[in-house]
Amino acid sequence: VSMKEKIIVIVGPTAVGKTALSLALAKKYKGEIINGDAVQVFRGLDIGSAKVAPEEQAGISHHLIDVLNPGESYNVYSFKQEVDHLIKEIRARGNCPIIVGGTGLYIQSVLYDYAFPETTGDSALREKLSEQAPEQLHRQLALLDAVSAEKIHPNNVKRVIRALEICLSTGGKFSEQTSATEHIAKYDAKVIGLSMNREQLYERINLRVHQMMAQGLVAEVYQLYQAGYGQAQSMQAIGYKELIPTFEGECSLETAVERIQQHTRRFAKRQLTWFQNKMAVDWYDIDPANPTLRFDVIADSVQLFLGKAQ
RNA sequence: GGAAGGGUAGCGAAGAGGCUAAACGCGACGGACUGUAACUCCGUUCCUUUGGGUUCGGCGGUUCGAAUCCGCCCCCUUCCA
Repeated sequence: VSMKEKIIVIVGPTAVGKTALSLALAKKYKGEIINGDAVQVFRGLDIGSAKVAPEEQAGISHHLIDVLNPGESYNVYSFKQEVDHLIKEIRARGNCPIIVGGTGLYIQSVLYDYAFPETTGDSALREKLSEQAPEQLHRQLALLDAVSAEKIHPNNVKRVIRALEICLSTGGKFSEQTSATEHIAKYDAKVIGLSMNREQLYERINLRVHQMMAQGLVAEVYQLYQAGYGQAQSMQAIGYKELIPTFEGECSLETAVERIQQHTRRFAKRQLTWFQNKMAVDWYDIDPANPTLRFDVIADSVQLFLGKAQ
């Protein structure tokens, strides 16, 4: 008897076929799709982020795709805010929000209603901190917030700095500002996870990278590079950062392609780790030889899920 | 046929008598994750019933003790013929 809003979420490693499922479900259940992927928010990063092409969207509303220029930056906080807002709007329209994506933290922040510490990034402070040695930073954190220091490895400088930044600029403890809402679900979410035999998933990833190359990935990245976005946050994405050295004559195209494949495989594993260990997911195994085979089964369970509410 | 160098764990590569089941790198596997997260970071990686068992091209030898020294053999690379 929850008053929580119902949403559908599709997660899974890259290249399992989340997009195809999202379109099928959206068609069937008056869905609107919310992108849950940190890279697809950027304009111009199309091929490498495996974005749905406009002609594939089939008249279904897609949100949070192409909302930023490649030079802008993005973060979980904005994502969570925007998604909460979108869910409200979509429900008001009588449609069903479908979040689909592979960025674990982003989706987690929505599902579990993360409360973020007050501080936005203070780049001056960060810069000052990053001059210090990792152990020194960690010692400092231990003094200000022992719990966080315990949790964050000294070598994980990025996280240590963020924790320090929060302690220093709010006067509070990072660990105390985040624990409150961690396990409380904000929505009544049906979280569908797509999985696939690892070996076959990796084969698919390797193949897809080649397909991206055939579709003109190099030209896409080169254009962004030429436009001066080489150092941008968006260009840190897999498929982009590996190609830049080839423009500077530091790496062969062949090597770059292999790196993209390898980084994508590792990324897929990290995604799996997150979804398996941090979220309550209903898993559906996908047969690569017949990817849509289980869509009916999934659709039925979605029907059941949505039906309960009405 | 002659000369020189070399064969070490999935791969690359150290080690030149005991402190070595063997540094380090890569790969692979597992894990963590609250404002860059497609980021960043950690752990494991010969077998094992965790007692131990088998290793450093092969066989034999020297030695209390060998991946390390000696002999023969096999294979690879480069140079001369």
